[in-house]
Amino acid sequence: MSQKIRIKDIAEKAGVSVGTVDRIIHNRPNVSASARAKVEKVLKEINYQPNMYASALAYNKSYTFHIIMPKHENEAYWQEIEEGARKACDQRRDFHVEVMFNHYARFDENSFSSVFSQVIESDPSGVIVIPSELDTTKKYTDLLHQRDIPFVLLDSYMPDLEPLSFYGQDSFRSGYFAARMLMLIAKEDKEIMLMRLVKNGKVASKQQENREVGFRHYMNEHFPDTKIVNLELPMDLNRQSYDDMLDKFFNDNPNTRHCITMCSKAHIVGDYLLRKGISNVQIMGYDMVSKNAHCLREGTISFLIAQHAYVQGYSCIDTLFRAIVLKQPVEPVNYMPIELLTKENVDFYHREMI
Amino acid sequence: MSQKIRIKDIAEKAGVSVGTVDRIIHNRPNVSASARAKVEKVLKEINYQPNMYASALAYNKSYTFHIIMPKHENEAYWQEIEEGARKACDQRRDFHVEVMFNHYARFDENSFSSVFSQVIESDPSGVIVIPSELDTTKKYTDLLHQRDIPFVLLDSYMPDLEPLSFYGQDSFRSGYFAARMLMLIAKEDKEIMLMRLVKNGKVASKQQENREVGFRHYMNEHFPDTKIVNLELPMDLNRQSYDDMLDKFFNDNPNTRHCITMCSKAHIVGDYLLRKGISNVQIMGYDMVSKNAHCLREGTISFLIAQHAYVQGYSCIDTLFRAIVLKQPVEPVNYMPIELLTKENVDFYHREMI
DNA sequence: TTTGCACTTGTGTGCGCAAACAATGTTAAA
DNA sequence: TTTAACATTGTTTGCGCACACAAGTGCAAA
Repeated sequence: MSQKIRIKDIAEKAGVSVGTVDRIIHNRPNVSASARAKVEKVLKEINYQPNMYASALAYNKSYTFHIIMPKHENEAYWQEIEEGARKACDQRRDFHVEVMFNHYARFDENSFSSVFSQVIESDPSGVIVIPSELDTTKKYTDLLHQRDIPFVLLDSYMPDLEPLSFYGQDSFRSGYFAARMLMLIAKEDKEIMLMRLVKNGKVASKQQENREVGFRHYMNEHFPDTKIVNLELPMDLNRQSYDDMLDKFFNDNPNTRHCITMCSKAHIVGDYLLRKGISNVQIMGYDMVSKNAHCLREGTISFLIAQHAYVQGYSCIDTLFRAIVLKQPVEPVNYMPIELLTKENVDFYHREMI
Repeated sequence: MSQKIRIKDIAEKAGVSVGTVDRIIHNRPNVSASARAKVEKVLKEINYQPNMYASALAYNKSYTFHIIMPKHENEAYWQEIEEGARKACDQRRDFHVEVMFNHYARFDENSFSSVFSQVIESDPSGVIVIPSELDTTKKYTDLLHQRDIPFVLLDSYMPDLEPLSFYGQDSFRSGYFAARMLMLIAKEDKEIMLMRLVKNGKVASKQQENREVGFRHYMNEHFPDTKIVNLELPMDLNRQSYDDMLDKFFNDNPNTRHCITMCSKAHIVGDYLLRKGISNVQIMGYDMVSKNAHCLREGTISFLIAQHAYVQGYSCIDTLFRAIVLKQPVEPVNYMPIELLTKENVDFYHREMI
């Protein structure tokens, strides 16, 4: 392969000093045309790949990446994103990269704005944004463009913002796929229960809304006669309240055999079914969190779709790193795999992948 | 976090020179008890993490990893393993690691032995082995143990060899999972066709045999009355011969609606079905190769199970690297995810993962 | 007391690179 | 012709580490 070629080797081949080679490689001024020609000839012949570790050592620069994301407590999805990001930073420790987390209140544009302003104020090397509303977000990402600060979008894709890169799942397609899988086991059913976890009557994220659109799209295409019965559960109730609401639902809808939810809380229903010993009803949901895995193994959750939140967090940092520190080109759009988990394969799911 | 602490900092804190600190960190001799105590006290207080890039630079050592694997031509599985391994090496280029591929003839113990001997002869830094028969393989891995050369097992797990690490899919469970998924769409069927690709009457790999065991296990458990009809196709025939054999099969078994194969050549059947315009028969198989993906999208392949060969090749090298170069502890057993691909989610499958 | 030896400790060099610095040569103004 | 200003080039330093080497210490034998 390409044996370790050093700047010194290039300098010797071209008959100039290492300083001149360095100037040309880094597009620095004060190089004569003749010297440039000699060096560029050599560079064309050989495939020079700088030793990035020596380079990082000599640069002796620090990089700070900021993540702007919603406030959360104990929500696996956001936690995993943070863990993945932290892990990526840790692996690049010797390049002096660090990550700072900045949390805004969901559905609060003011909070989003003030957090984003502060981040820009601190002059970050790069930013990762879980966007709020398009307009508000664009106001600040435009500022980032002005200051030549690269940013990566996470979770929701908004091409108008022209991010360096995007990571997330295609929610529509993921909902569509969920419907396909659910109907493999529910094709005889006349009705499906769709469980929504709501706060002030609203579903918690755009992602979940889009999954539902994909889900309904598949259902209209392939099972137009299957009735979709909604069950809305308010967030953060205690178990007894959920039990009462579920008792009422299954009392009112005794023919329901299959349920689905676009959120990560399928285990609310799964756990209810387990405790009540109801074995002819199952629910399908999202996210490989331990409570869901338990119900999956016990049989009250039929399928889960994994989101790979950890990998998303990791990849966002890694992308900023490759683009900013290593100055490598990066992939602009990255949809995560849509992965089906069942009792039979869940033991082999790794959140880290590599 | 842990700010960049250097050996120099430790030396100052302990009131000794960097040489002494270096000796203690690397367990070198000639250190007085008093000096050791002073330095170890400081080391206990702070969390020293050496800069591995500076370290690699100073070591200025080279590492050669060898992969011992079966000869192959155009077989996606093996090619992807090689590509993954090459990629991992490429990413570690500046640590001076390189990988060499060594191919033996399948089912030829002599070939395996001579290739393995040559590899040991060359005094490698680490070895990756796709094993042959247990006894033959053990003879050589024991030699590796004797010489303190770490090795990683790939593809088949043989705990007796006591490898540094193992990567591969749990074939039994993967066949079991395949059966579960297949029977979601074939539960009404009275018979399932099982296609085997054979050479001299034998299936090409242990992996495929084990998948079949898992498959049959599930079938016995859940669908004992479903008949499994074998179809054996010899390897490397031309399309016309396959067509003739398939014509005959479907003529003799007109009720076959679903097929499965444990090999990566489901597309032989899928392509046949496409060309003949047979739309009420589908096959399930292994490996996301382009021909399979085509049939999956066109509808003659119902499901595929991905093997992540690329990731396996990548991970093996990465494990050797982390263990040997970075001297980090590594995970001893690594089963790959068992991932289901359908028309609806195949677009989001990435062979690289990260 | 001196010499030799083993043990212990400190200093210097190089890994490949970036960037400051010093030393040229080149041109134009005085 | 001299000088200053500038453009171009080469040399040196330091990043953090591993390791070769030099220097120092103590101790026992001569």
